[in-house]
Amino acid sequence: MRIASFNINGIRARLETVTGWLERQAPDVAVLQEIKITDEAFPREPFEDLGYNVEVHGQKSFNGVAILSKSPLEDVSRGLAGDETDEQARWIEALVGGARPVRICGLYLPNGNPAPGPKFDYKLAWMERLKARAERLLELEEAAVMIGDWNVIPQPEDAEHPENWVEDALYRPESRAAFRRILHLGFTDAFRARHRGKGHYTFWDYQRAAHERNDGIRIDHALLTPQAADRLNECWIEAEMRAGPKPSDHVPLWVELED
DNA sequence: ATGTCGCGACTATCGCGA
Repeated sequence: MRIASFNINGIRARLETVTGWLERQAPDVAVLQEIKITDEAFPREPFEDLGYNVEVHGQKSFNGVAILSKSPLEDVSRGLAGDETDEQARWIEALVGGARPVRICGLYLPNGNPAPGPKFDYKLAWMERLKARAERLLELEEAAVMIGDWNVIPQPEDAEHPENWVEDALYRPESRAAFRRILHLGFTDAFRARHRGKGHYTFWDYQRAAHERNDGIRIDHALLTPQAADRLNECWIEAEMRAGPKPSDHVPLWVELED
């Protein structure tokens, strides 16, 4: 099973980029973030025409996540537990069935800037709720993947210029510690299980010619339960997408699990 | 110091979020 995560930065602006990508690459599962549209307005047909089942958790203008799957999706749930007042659409979960099922958790973690401040507090609180959900996922003892835009730079080697990020919510010690607390519950960072060292990025800002200068960061991650990690074949970043037509500021992150 | 996008709003520039 090939699973791809892609922060598309708006489905309206990215529809052709995304459908063209799906036609070329044909992932079994595509997990999308920042769709920036309501469930009702999401253009389901172009994806259904490509053979995908579509599950959306959207909202107007901002955030929004979706799961596309060639196989039927079961047990779909929307929203991250732990705060009934939270109206931001950042979490969707579904089971991809079959002989060896995989639970897919698609997430768009809050950016948290400016830090300190209420947005940073929301980020850290959201990560506490995520940790609680992660603990439950481990108890299920299933193959499960928490994949998406984590908005966390885990280590200095995950930025071309880490010194430029020290005050940023994506790199502050509190964010990195919260990420580690989740990872160290017993998850595997799929990319780091297969690749070492500096120079592997999933995001380049539109501003300041960041891509031309390769001023990137690695903030899109796939965390695997032990049952999923046992099936990990490969994990890679499709960096070429950033130089293609009408790019998102993120590129796809791929995980291949043994069927 | 600034540089870019996407979206939505008192439709055409601006505020917000990233």
